Amino acid sequence: MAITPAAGSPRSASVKDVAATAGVSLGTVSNVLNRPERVSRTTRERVERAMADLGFVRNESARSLRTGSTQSLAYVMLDAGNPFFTDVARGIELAAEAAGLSLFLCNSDGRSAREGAHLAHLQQQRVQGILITPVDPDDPQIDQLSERGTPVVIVDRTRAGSSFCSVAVDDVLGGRLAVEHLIDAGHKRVAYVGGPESIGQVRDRGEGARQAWTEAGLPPEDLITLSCEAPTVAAGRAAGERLVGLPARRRPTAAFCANDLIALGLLQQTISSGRTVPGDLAIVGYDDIEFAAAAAVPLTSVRQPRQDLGRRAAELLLDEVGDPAHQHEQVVFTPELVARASTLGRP
Amino acid sequence: MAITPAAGSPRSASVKDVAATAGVSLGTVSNVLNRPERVSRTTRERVERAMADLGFVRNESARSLRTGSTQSLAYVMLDAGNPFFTDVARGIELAAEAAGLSLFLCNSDGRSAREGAHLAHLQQQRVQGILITPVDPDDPQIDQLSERGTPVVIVDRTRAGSSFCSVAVDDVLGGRLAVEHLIDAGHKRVAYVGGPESIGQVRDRGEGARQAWTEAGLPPEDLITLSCEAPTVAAGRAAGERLVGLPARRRPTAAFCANDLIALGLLQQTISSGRTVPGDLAIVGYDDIEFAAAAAVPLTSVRQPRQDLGRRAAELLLDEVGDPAHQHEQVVFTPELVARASTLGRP
DNA sequence: AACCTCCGGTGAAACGATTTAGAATCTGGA
DNA sequence: TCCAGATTCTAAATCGTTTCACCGGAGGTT
Repeated sequence: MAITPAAGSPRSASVKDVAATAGVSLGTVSNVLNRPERVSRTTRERVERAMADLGFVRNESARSLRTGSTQSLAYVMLDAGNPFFTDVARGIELAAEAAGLSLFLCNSDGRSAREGAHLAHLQQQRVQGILITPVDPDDPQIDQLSERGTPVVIVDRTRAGSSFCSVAVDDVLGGRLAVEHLIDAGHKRVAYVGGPESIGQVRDRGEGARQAWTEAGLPPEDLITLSCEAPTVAAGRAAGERLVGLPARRRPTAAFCANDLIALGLLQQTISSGRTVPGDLAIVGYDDIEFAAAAAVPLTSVRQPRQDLGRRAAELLLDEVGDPAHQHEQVVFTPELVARASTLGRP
Repeated sequence: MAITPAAGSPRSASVKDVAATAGVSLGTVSNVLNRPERVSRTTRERVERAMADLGFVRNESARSLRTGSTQSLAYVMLDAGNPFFTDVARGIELAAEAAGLSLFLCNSDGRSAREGAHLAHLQQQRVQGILITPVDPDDPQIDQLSERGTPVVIVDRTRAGSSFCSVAVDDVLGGRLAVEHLIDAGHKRVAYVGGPESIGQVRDRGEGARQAWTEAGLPPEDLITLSCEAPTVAAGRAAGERLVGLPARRRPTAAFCANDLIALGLLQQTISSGRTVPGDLAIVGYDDIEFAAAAAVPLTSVRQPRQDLGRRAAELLLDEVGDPAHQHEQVVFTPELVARASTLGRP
């Protein structure tokens, strides 16, 4: 039965209260909680009974104050609305669960300020470690976290001098794969649709695109860049409208999008404005999220091992937390092009 | 510059250390942190300087132990991979941010055990309040949370006797809208594709479908139920295969899916197996997630005010936390059918 | 009988921040 | 010189849990 304390003071029971009702000392209650094997069965049951009767809930603040550590990890994600990141999160979760830790998801939504607020709060909470897909991987706040004792693993990005573990996919290579595929299909004018430039993934994929383009000996001005405000479906639609607005002789016959959300938006706008894919415009996306294959025209996309990315990142973090001899490691996965109708089909 | 403490003891600085280096008393440091207006500018700057030099990070455990409250909310979501819930989460986040609170996202992934673990942990952390889309809204653990002083708001579900605030959308009505739409289009054999039955939304939408069906005077056995293991794209594909396996005279001409993920999977399987939508099979989804409109055939779907749902839920929670005279409230939004090509187009 | 070893249990001292009462110091006017 | 007001100080208590040195008794060994 639920105990309703005198109205107005619903202060929850403490170990002291439990000790009193069970008729044992405070230390014994703590032993029941933390080293039950050291307590005789009869006493243990008496204490457990008292805890149930009083509705005792261990106070994690007090516990972690005393022990100096918590049982949680956090993943600060760049965009919780992007299925790519939720798949990464799932991989992290599996590893965290296996290690008996709780995982908190925080969404920075691409905003530095929000990311900063989350990080500060997590640091104050003394989480065991933080996984982050940063808005800007060179943000000094990330160094500061690590210097002050919170292990950090960078997800889906790498850093130059790296005093961090990181897990990433080769975005430059991904960009090359996409554009080489379009060049192979005979396209001579291609748009790279991505943005904002502040996002490293966007820059790297664009860089890969340019490399492939110039190495094929094509004139640089025929690879145009369409910058969008955010890597979202809405921004993809907007980019589609700008594309239509271009004079026909400048208009690209194919678009490589920095991610699948943009690609889906662009695809949607293209079709609903009466043009065809890939006839009027071939489209390549990036991430190969589950929805890419189910799109109006199944989307050619650059696949990343999303869940493995998360799992591996969490493993690195757990190793850093647990092993004093931990060595930082930069894992780089290789992306893979998945060709579908949006670049292959008949117009 | 970063302070690297003597190797092996990276214990972070406390208010006491800050006070010592700034040459002020402990109480003054506390005032700088909590009531900066009471401290003269020069002292305040001296203290802030000391904090920066020492790399002081306030210990949230100690703070919340002493004050008895934290600065965080949590949303325990049913499926972080479903864009519907991430949109709801975004609404919650906006409200939390406006109130200066941090929001932690936890994913139960449809599993009771995982949900329970998250709830227990959040309760021990003494979060200010919990928003939850529960696996089972009648789970006694939810009552227990609330009885022991953690306010809970139920999102996207309602409960009978309700001693909780809740925000939901009328799922029975949503089911009716979907099936009435199919009946209007002349369909005489319809499948309801959803699962598992343990999810209330799935049951309610199915119930609405049945109501519309029988009220139209159609024979109950012509509304068949295809139960799937989980409300996911993969399950939708699997359902598509089972549908094909039915004898032609039993095979439905339309399907109403419990959510858009299932619908997209079903759509994808239908098209890739060479049949047409809506010619061979009309499809109605539920949630109207952003990807629904961008699907192979734009998807007719039942729209819910996702973000408003989250925002309103968070507001109710904040009211419950802040206002001692708080009255529980059950908000029910009305869904709306958005008709697109998957039920309208030419075969 | 004296000694040792376990086992189960005790009680006080931390952990770090906040809060409070009451006293001390400083500033600039009257 | 003295006072009012602002600012800071000292010292101590408190939040709830964990930890650790210690203790009493049961049982075995010499």
